[in-house]
Amino acid sequence: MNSTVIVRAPLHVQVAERLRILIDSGELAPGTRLNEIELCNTMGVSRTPLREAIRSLATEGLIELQPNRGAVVSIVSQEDVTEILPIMASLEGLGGRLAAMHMDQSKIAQVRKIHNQMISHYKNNEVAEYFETNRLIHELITEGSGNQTLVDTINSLSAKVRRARFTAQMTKESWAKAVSEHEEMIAALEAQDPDRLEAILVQHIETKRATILGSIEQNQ
Amino acid sequence: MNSTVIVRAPLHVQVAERLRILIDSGELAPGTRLNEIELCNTMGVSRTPLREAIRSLATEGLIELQPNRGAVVSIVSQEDVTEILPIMASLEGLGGRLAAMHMDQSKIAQVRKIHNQMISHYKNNEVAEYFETNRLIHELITEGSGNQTLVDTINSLSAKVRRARFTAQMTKESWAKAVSEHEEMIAALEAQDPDRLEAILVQHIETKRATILGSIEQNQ
DNA sequence: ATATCGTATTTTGTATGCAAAATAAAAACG
DNA sequence: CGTTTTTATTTTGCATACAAAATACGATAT
Repeated sequence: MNSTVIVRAPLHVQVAERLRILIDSGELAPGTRLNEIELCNTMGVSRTPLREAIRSLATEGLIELQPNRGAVVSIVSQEDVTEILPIMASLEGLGGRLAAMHMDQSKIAQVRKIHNQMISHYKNNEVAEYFETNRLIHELITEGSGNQTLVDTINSLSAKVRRARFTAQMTKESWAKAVSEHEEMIAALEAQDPDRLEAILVQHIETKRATILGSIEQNQ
Repeated sequence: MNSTVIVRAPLHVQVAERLRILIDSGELAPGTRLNEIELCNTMGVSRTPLREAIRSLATEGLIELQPNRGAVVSIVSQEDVTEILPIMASLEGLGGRLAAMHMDQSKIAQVRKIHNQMISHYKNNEVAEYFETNRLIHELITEGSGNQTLVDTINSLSAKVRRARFTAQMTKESWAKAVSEHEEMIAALEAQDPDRLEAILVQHIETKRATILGSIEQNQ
């Protein structure tokens, strides 16, 4: 009794995860046709679990299905980003509001710690590390809301624009602005001020949207 | 050339739709185990497209997968409703804000017309018709945002609590309150006042949450 | 040479079959 | 008689096979 049950995830879930990584990393670029047999060979699984995984990613929006013509990695257009980021602003704002109400001091201190790391990455011009700590801070705050559905919803939307965010080339100015907004965020969180944290997060993601759109425009 | 291409939806999509309807209508009640062969027989399809459909509904959250033990219609708990409705409040608020900015007068007039129908259903105590016109108004406003991703996101969340909302027994007072809030909504929309419409919608869904939670509590 | 038609090949869609896990039923034991 | 163990049955997971659609290719005609 009370034995730790080891349930290895079903194949279609594992395949979905691998596909997600391939899409995130850009190895499967937007617009790429997914050839089932080809993918089956590289992954060493049969078509059944692969197709189930493809259906999942399609309902998530990462992939688009073309009847009788297979699946294609979704192309994230400028319009998509324009649609998604205001939604994320609202949701991260709500997350921040709830986090400011519910997070305890020790968790807030943890966020502050990572924030300080982020600042030093900024000062040392370490872009990848900056992005990672940045992402982690947003994640911790959202999770601090205590609302798992909110976390899932944000992650699902975030997944669609992740590549675009990653490739977005920050200017010196937009980077500085983002950092100063983060400073305000942490202050509002430490003050446990829901209204202020919500407002800053909404504003912060607006800034992000502008940065990304500017960057996408250049690349096309 | 230019011939109208008739693409009948893939089987797994059709099956997913039928399952969705069965779940919505309550014929497949929360907690019901989905027996694959049984469902295959009633629907007249093989297991492959059925399983693909089940995977889709699972990523939507309408169904839960238990590895090696099949799929179960998700049970919407009180906690789930408590999590989902604040998210919907934020999103419908955003939808209202955008709608107040983008909807033209003719569309606003259309909403007013349906609002008037809803009011008369309220006065005549026609509950089903009231619910339907109510739902339609929210849908029109959200669609008026012009943000399809927002519409999809709200629908996806809405699907999870739909049954709970339907069964929620309104008291005389909560019903009256909902109606008066709707009156304010329409006024804010006609005044094209984004801030006000957003605030009212957020408040309105808070009211709804209270109603539903009160109702769920009684039934358990 | 280009366009159109017909055929071959590839690729997706659906059904079926086999293996492994889980559940139900029956038998053995205390 | 109740509890555990063993066996049988059902049900899910994955792989394969067949059918239908789409694409690629080549031949023929203009």
